[in-house]
Amino acid sequence: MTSFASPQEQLALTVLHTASTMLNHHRALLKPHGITPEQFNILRILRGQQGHPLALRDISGRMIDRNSNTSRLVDKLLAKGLVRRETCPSDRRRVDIALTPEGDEFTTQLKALMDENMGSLQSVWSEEAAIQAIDLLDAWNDTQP
Amino acid sequence: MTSFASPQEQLALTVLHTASTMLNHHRALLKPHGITPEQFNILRILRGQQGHPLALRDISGRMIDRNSNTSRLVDKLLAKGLVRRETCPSDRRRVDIALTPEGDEFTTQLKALMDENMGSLQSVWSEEAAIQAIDLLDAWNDTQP
DNA sequence: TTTGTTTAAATGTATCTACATCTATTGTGG
DNA sequence: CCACAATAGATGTAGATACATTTAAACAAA
Repeated sequence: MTSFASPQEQLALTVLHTASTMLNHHRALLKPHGITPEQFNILRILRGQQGHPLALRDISGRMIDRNSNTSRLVDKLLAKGLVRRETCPSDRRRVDIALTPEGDEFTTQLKALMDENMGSLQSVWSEEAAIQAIDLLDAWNDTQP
Repeated sequence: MTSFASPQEQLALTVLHTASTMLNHHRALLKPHGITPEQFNILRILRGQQGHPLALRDISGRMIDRNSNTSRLVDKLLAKGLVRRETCPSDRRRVDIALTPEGDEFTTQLKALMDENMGSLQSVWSEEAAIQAIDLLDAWNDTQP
């Protein structure tokens, strides 16, 4: 039934399939809270900044899917009062984004929810195996422009 | 506090990021040929059937992203003359899909193009490492409903 | 300065996806 | 047989994405 693909090719397909399943899972988890994985990704990046604002272009650069339209995603978060947006004083082309206190609280709660549901990861992947797999995938990522 | 994620969590993020990069890469490769990765995925599944038709629901079940709207993707392929679609005689709710000769030829050519550009995989992943990683990812996939 | 180039972000647009609903056919219990 | 649930697929719709274009600011050179 399956064609005679090389293990390397199979791995590529497996990565795509796994990512799709994960993303659907995340989407379902976050949906009751009125947020998408793409939006949560931004919140998580901002939370890593410990309150320091981050220019929109830097957010884009750190996102999982770099094609995401960051401007419009931030619009959504702004409308929910989770982030604030202000022009960067030193370079008025830039726009600094930061979590509001509500956004920080919200992100912390969702992070806990996600962690809880990611807990299953520890039971299927050992720490050593995870590190190996990361190295393997990054080896390919590094070949990409 | 957020920067110290477990290797397992990092692996999840890496998988998502790698898949996104791969998909963008595929999209760019296929674009000059007027086809999307999702559409090519269907062609590849059908080619694996060696000319035997496959019901639409079975195509859906084998797709990378199971949320894809298979009906409408098939519409696109039909409009390009790459597949034919006919009601299944034994169960008229079902619709059988199969490659046309043009579709088969087209898929073979694109497959070669993809393989050529996937060739780099062999240089970054050893066969053994790829097999290990597949097992690892599938271990998680198997935990999903 | 002035002109042209590059960069950051926003926006217009067609297309695509997710989700719910609808139609047609088949299967099942009375 | 009939009523009713289950299944396969198509479709309506809101919202999201990809890609090109536009606006505005900063930079660089004549």
